[in-house]
Amino acid sequence: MEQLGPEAISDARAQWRRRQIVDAASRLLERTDFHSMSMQELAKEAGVSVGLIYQYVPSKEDVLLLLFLDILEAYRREVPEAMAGVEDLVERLVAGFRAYSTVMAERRFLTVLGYRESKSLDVAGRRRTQELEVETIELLAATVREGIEAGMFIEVNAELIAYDLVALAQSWALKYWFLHKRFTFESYVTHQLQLFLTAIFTEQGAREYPQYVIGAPITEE
Amino acid sequence: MEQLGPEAISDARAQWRRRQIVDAASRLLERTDFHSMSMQELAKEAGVSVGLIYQYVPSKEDVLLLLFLDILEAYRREVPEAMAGVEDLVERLVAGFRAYSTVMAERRFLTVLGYRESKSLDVAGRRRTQELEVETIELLAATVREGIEAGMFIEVNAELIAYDLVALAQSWALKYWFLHKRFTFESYVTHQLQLFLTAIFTEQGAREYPQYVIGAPITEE
DNA sequence: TGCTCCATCGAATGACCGTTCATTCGTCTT
DNA sequence: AAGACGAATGAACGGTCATTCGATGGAGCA
Repeated sequence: MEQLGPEAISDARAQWRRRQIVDAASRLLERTDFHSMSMQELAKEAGVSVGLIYQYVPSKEDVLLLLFLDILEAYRREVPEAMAGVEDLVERLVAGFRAYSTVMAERRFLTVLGYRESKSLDVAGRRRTQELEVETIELLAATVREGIEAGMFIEVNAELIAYDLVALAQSWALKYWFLHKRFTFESYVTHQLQLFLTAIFTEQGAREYPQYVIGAPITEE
Repeated sequence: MEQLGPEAISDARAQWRRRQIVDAASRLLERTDFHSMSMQELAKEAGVSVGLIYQYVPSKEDVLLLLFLDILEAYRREVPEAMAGVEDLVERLVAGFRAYSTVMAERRFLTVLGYRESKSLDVAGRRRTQELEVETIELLAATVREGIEAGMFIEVNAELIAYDLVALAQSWALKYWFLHKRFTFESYVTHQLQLFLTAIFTEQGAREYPQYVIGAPITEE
């Protein structure tokens, strides 16, 4: 067994404790909002004492910050990874949108939280969120531009298309109460893809990717 | 001069007072969030006493509810009005989307507020605001359905189109920081219209409304 | 003028909550 | 076994704030 120094042990404990706290907060914030969540309540949910939380997190606001950093990391990791391997540019756009939507849906509550509580973030934190979001939009936009050059897509504002896709992915979380009664997550994603691709396909594009044109069957897993 | 009964006078006063309160709240909530806004502060902004507020609004939460209902009422009033006179169904859909977008843009901060503070509403309040939103979506969806029957639009999920239009209109407010650097409000609205109509036009539709097909010039007022 | 009514006022109340810190607990060392 | 020390506890503090309610004032009426 590897022997670890005492500071490594205490680092590991700190990390574990912070995860305990953040997980409890994330559970609580599905039910209530940040202001209504008391530290007493949070301590109870995490199964620790109030004092312990302050041992590892300097303030209530920092609990929120930890949560935000958690989500941002997931997008930064998983979306580029999903697009990386795909040669075909249309399929790469599709993969990017699906990955983004999936990461978002897995953290539906946290996505809503981002909108709800962003006022509580400081300027640096908000700037960072926005930069990361633009990064992802540009990733999709670049692929749309490639598609235009390859003659698959018509001359269109690539940034607007990419923006719309990201906005509508997030809206699955924001308007879940409306959408989940009418669509499964899978069918929502596929419908949106068909809608946007139908709008921007050239004749060649539509001919080569008939499965992404409105009217093509939508199969559920 | 018309003579009014005492209950009409007191009704009119109540309405005026509530408007005073709601307007003050709307001003304050551009700067702070709902929880940080104290009733003391609200009273001061409205130029009345704390006690008076409770004379006309049962609780702090109801101030928020009044605000939400105010916006949703504006949609309910102005969108059908804008659509009412228009015979041509494509132009009617365009008018509806433009009206919705305009009402939203005029109350950009309140739209964001709706997302930020919806958790501060109780279940009944949230249900009510959701019903009003669905109403507006259905109005647009009905026109899309007409368009399908008239052979102008392809067989498409009308509710999804209507939903997307509303969601993207609202996203002008939510992601103003991103959009306003790239589009004017007018060009944003027109781009979205062209995008969606291009996606759903039949050949006949595209032939009859070339100004709404992607690539048509977008003129600013 | 004197009386009544009621809109308005705002100090007082009581509850809640973020944060602190004196105390206890558990483990390791000697 | 005894001491030492970091980890964990939770009662208490100080401040804020939604809500209440008795006081105030002025308009209408007799």
